[in-house]
Amino acid sequence: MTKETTSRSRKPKRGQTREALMAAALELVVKKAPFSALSLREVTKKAGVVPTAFYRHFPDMSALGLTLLDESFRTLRHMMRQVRQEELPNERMLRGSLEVYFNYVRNNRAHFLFVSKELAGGTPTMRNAIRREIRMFTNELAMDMARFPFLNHVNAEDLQMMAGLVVNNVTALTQEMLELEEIDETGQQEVLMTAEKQLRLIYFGVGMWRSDKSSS
Amino acid sequence: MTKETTSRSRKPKRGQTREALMAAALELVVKKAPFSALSLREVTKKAGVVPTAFYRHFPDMSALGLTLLDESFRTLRHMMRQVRQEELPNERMLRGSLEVYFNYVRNNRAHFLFVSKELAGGTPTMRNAIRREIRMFTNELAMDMARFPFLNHVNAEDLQMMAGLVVNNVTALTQEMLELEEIDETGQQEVLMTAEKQLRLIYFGVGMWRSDKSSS
DNA sequence: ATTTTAAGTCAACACCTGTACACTTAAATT
DNA sequence: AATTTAAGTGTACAGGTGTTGACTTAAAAT
Repeated sequence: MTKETTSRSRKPKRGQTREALMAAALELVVKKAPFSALSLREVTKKAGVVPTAFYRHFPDMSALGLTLLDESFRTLRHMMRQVRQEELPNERMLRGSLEVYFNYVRNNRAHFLFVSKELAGGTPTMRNAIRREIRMFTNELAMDMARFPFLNHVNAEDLQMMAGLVVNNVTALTQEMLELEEIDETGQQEVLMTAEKQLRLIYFGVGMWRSDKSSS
Repeated sequence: MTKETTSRSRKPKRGQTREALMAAALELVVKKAPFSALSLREVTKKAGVVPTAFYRHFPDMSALGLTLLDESFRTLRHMMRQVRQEELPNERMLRGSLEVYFNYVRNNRAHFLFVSKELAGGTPTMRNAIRREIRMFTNELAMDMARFPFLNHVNAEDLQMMAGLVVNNVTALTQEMLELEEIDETGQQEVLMTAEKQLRLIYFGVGMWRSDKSSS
């Protein structure tokens, strides 16, 4: 209280164990198995620490998992906000956004692999948390689209449907990309080109769309 | 050799163990964890048989997994062939096909859950096997589309791209459907309606598409 | 009727798992 | 300088794991 340091972190003899545990888990996810199949002991072993040390930082493995999930999406959210700041959509911007996104995927391969494998295979808690994050992206994309003049005649429900279409596909293509070897640059280029075409096709379909039956 | 029975199956004192093991594994996938997280012992326990009996039918768990995978896709392939026999596509047929498909998903929930959870989280062998099956569906869909007169001007590569777009989305919606409770019929109806709209939007985009840069 | 064989059981093994408990130690607080 | 406390270690235990080998049994083949 009297000191100026407002009860900051107190360093032990070596204080990077928490980060080491997170890094070890991610490394095992990349080269061994989905997070939900990792054992507490192998994570601590990879982190170079004794099993019981784990409990100094997380109550159990699922807590570690939720922390990794948060870490995975926080930077992604930040990046997507920047991408979406850009001007109105056209085919040039579409390509650019995809390049930025897939580049981000490549630079954060471990985190995306972690999320991808837990999305369907994790605990119910984990699955719901991930699906909530993805739904947030969908909502934000739908809100962005609502600002485009040429989509004025599309009602909110249909905007959500369109955003879902985009997110579903980008998600699938991300997983396809993650299956490729890191060095397979031509394969990654192909996925990128496919993605661009698919989103352009969606873009065409959106242009044709008329929201008939519901409130506009 | 001399007998007319050409070395048929020989019944033990009780011979449904193989099927019991497969059923037990599927049941555990539905209500406990992805197949890759199941232990040999809990599967045999659920099947009402001693652990070592497992080896009379499968060399290891991964062999059981591949058998379940085959079982999952064989009937699905058969059904899809029938659906695709139908006449030219229009919006009426689109709705019908989706209803047939999602009804099939609902009636084979365990198999789809099994596949869905292994698609990203299984062993490399399992993942590749599943992705190969899905790629086959995409190819067949692309071939079907090639027969439609109004797609004459679309080249093979773009047909593949379009089929991939459809399959990606149906896959994602299937997983969304599997996350719903079995009794949540209104939720399932919503997914079906969203699916219909999304595929109709793709249908519009396909109509606008021109394959410019490649060989037509 | 006898033999062969597929399909089941039982006991045992070496290993890995999560976690409780007591102990140490170094940094931060006082 | 003394004390408190967060973060590390070591030991131990009960329980689950895959797989072995030897034994039993009933059905099929001879």
